[in-house]
Amino acid sequence: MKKNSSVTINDVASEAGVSKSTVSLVIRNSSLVKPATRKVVVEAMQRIGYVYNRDAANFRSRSSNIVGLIIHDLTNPFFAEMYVGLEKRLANSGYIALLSNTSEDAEVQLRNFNIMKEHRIAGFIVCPAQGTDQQFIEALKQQNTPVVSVIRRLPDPDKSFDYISADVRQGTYLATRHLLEQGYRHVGYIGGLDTPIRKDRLKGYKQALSEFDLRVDEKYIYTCQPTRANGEKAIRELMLSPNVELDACVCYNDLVALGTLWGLHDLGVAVGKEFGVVGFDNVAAAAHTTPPLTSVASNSDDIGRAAAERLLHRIENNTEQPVHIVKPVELVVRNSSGRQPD
Amino acid sequence: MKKNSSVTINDVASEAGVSKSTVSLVIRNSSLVKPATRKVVVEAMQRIGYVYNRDAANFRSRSSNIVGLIIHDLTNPFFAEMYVGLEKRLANSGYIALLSNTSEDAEVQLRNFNIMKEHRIAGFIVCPAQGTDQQFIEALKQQNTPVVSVIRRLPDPDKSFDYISADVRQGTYLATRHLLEQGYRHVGYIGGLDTPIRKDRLKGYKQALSEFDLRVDEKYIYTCQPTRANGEKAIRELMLSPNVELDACVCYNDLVALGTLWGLHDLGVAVGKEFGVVGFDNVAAAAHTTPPLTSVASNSDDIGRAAAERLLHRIENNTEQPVHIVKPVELVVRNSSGRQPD
DNA sequence: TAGAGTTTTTGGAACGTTCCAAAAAAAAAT
DNA sequence: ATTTTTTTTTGGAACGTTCCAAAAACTCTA
Repeated sequence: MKKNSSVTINDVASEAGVSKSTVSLVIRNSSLVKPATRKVVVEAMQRIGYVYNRDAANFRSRSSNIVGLIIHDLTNPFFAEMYVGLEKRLANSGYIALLSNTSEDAEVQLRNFNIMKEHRIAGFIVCPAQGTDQQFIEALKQQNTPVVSVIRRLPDPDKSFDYISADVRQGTYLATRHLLEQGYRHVGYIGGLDTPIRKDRLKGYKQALSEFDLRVDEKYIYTCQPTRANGEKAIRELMLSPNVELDACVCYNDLVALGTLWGLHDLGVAVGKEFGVVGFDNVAAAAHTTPPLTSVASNSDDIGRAAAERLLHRIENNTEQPVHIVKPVELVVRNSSGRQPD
Repeated sequence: MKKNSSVTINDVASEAGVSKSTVSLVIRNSSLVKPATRKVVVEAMQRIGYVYNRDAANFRSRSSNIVGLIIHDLTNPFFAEMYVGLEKRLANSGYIALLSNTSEDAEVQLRNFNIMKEHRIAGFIVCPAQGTDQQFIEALKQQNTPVVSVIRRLPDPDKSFDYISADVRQGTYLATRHLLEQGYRHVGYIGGLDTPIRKDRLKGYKQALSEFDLRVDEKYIYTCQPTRANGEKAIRELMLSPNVELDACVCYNDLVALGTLWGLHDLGVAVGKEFGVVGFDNVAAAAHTTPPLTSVASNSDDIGRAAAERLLHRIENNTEQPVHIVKPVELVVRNSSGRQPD
């Protein structure tokens, strides 16, 4: 009986001895149908193995329960976790996710978006690739389904999309202040390209320094793509630079932090004693580095859920002004930011 | 002009002064239409901002370019990377992925599968959750679209699905032999529940031992859910057990290995000198542990691609017998398996 | 230039559902 | 028992595309 499910609503109707309209109502849980009738129909459906053709339904009703997810790097555990939170929330409301990993490639992003569009999607959640251009923004605006951006803001001058982010400024502030409180006095900032989010983070960094009456020294701010390899390279360059005497650093994210841990280990620097390191994201690996990494936790799972919630809300009601939701962060202190008493 | 794209093929037709059938042919790149006509139509499409309604098309032609992906844990970097390879390959052939992360929950798995089914999917790629039961297998068999399983085999007595896996037996063999060649003589095996894959791995482990004329001692084989925390717990128990004198271990996967590294560090054991550790999967983090982790690489990206390829092939031609494709693995040697000369 | 052959275009039915207005059935009121 | 009201069920049109058989437009040959 594994025939290509051409069992339709009509077959159910004749099996149950009602009209197709009634069957349709039953499927959609309408309160119009009499309980007895519903029972008959449901049984008929089971008897003949009916599978709802949601595409036909969506087609006719011009609606959709598919949400398009565009994420720039799913192999980053933070985003994978975020995805999981997102999907769970969507599933709870009967939505399902078409996913595209863009690998930071703006072209792939545009291409996949166009393919997704053809499926009449209910809404998009986007964590845009680097180099996302106006063409993409325009494309998003053109279509009238809601769009929510997460973590990274879409480079839209009009800020016309909802945006869910972590309070990275506060996080960076907490991280920096913590190192200063530990007694470190030459705290650098490592990683990230010159983006709006990073600017925001640096504000937190600078605020903490100024609260301790310390000057910001641009030599101590290192700009690079936030990868493990670059973290290692950065710390090496900084430590070997003659006119820099770093004794701690705040990292753009945990990947960078892992790189610096590694670099420092290699340089024979005792992290958590003579040098403090703080990461950002609190990925699972942070708890298991040597020494364990102090990190700013921006609950990925939670952010995913929030983004999903926002999108679902927009799908219902797309009249509000765009909002920017900032989820709180917290500092998770482990050994990498410790300090040996002088 | 951001009207809810009710621009249809008919609008294009009248704009271009041809029939809707011609437009349809143009969309589908039919060689039937004269180049000149095609040009006119394409221009008309652009002029009025036509978006192909693929759902309507799929609906009418009873086909689909959506592939259902069911994966048990996307937060495991191995699977995230596999997903990326998979998606890339699918996209190349014009397919797009509906993804479901089951978080090892067989109920979620079944539920999401049923939702996916309603979208008349072209085929499924499944990495089944633990505890996948016959009900799910039956459900997969019921529907007549192809199914490919990856990494974990579907618990189907008839083995009626394609299966793409890494050569874990060989990998475990290589890992064990390597440790033995380094001079370690009390090599344990840590992690994994009693599953078919693990049995396979243990075969490789045992083979290597026997090649060195060593007995298999069940005390040295530790069974547990393969997580970091359990890896740590395992090594601790083993090392503190009075009648066990372990000097090396092969781990079920890198997560477990990271746990053991951590545990050993805590116990003051010098990994890579007096104790050898080998992981499995060669996740990105393996290169950056202390010491760097020797690991068996089963190119995740490649496996994803292979699974996608297999599914695409099946979608074209679903008559062949199910196959089991085993992708080769290789040992990536780093410091964790080193040994101090006696 | 008529006829045959070939290429290109076309109109209408069909896919499986929802929507709608209206019919039928049941319940309540007289 | 009839009428009115309320609840439940229904048939046909519609959604935007593809499919198909047939028409139209060309090309070639004699």
